[in-house]
Amino acid sequence: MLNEAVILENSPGAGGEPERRVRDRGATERAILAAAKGLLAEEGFQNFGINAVARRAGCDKQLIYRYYGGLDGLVEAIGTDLGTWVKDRIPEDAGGMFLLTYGDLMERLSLLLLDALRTDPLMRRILAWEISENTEQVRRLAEARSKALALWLERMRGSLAPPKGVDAAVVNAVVIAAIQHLVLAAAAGGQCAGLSLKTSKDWEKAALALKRIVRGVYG
Amino acid sequence: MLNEAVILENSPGAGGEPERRVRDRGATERAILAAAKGLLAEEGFQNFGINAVARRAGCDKQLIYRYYGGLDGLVEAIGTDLGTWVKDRIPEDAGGMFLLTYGDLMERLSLLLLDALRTDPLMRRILAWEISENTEQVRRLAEARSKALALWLERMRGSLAPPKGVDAAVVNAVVIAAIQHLVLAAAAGGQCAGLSLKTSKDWEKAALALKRIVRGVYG
DNA sequence: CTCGCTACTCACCGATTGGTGACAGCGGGG
DNA sequence: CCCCGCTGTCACCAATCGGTGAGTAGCGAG
Repeated sequence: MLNEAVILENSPGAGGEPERRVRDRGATERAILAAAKGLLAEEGFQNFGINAVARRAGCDKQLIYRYYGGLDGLVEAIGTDLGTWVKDRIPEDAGGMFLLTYGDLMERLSLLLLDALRTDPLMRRILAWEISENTEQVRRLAEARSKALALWLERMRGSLAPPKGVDAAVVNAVVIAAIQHLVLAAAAGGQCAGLSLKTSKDWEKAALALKRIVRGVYG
Repeated sequence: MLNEAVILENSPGAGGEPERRVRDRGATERAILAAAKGLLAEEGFQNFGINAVARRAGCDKQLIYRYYGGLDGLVEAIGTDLGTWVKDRIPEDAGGMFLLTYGDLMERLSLLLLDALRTDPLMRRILAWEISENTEQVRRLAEARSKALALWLERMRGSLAPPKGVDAAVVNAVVIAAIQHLVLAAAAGGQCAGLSLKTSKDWEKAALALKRIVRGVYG
């Protein structure tokens, strides 16, 4: 019926550049994953969808369904891909640090985490996503992110034991919360609670305050 | 022509609830604003749009354009409406508190802010929105939120001066960041950095850690 | 009662979304 | 060699989005 018309419409006529995509499934899969990660990191989760990813990857969205089973599977793939985060971020001499006290350690870790998040837009976006939505999709991604971060912290910590007096887990969670929110607020609006967070001088002040806080609890 | 059919459909007949909307512009405006606030507080900013608000308000979206000039104006109205937040939240004896030190004050304010945010879904959603998007719309709303919060803090603070040694503004911003992130993470996923934040016992532990942190910096 | 203003509703628009089925074309295995 | 399977492309679907123009219904003034 309509096939003839369709065929005519698709006929290669004198038009533009066909630029036939090479038939390489692996490359296409990587392109899709990279497009998804890039899109999420640059644009955030707001306009993150099948169509946008396919557009950025330069392929048909059908392939996303075929290779990843839809957006959910793709997000999951981003999550598992986050497993490599630790390797990229761990300084090689992680085990060789000589930090005497738990306070030394936490001060150092806090500043490292601050910097790590500040320079990782993807992590930031996932963090923001976590906070704004509560679907299964996001929950799994959040778990992967959380695991990567926990692993990173563990590796960095080495074998230093926390002090007995205070509940270090809870205190650390509060400190991490502060760091994460500072970074998120800065990336979004350049300030937090009236404190400007744009120039490196701003960040130095924030880091100093953070140090003071950590020192305050852990002496 | 069709009028008869329409009239029949709307006629009070045996059918559903016609519930003819009374012709009261003021009431409609209030209904729209209430619908917008409720929708934002309950569903978040993700599905916050003209259609959704109109649906919840039970009126045509055209009225939102007419009375508020579109979503932007409506959001702005929500922002100005936030001006009353302080009055609703200030304990009457705000000026009569006898807090001896700045540390006493900040400890107390931190816990109050924690509770205030924990019991205010609208503020939380706005906060999350702030962090996830950076449009003019959100920026103005964020400003209103920020102003309301700052005013609240100022009123609560009274006339106690901060200590000289530390940069109180920066430290306080970090503490506030921690509080905000704890509340947001809890509302979204029930935990933050591995710390469960569901039961009131969890919150007691978090509050204790927060107190320790504040005490640590302000002595 | 009639007229006119205003509150209100409806129908429609183009764009975009997630999702699916059908088809084209290359390449390797029988 | 031919055929089948895999990769990639396209057209199409229903639903929803923000936005607009036209028209209806009720109330008060004359």
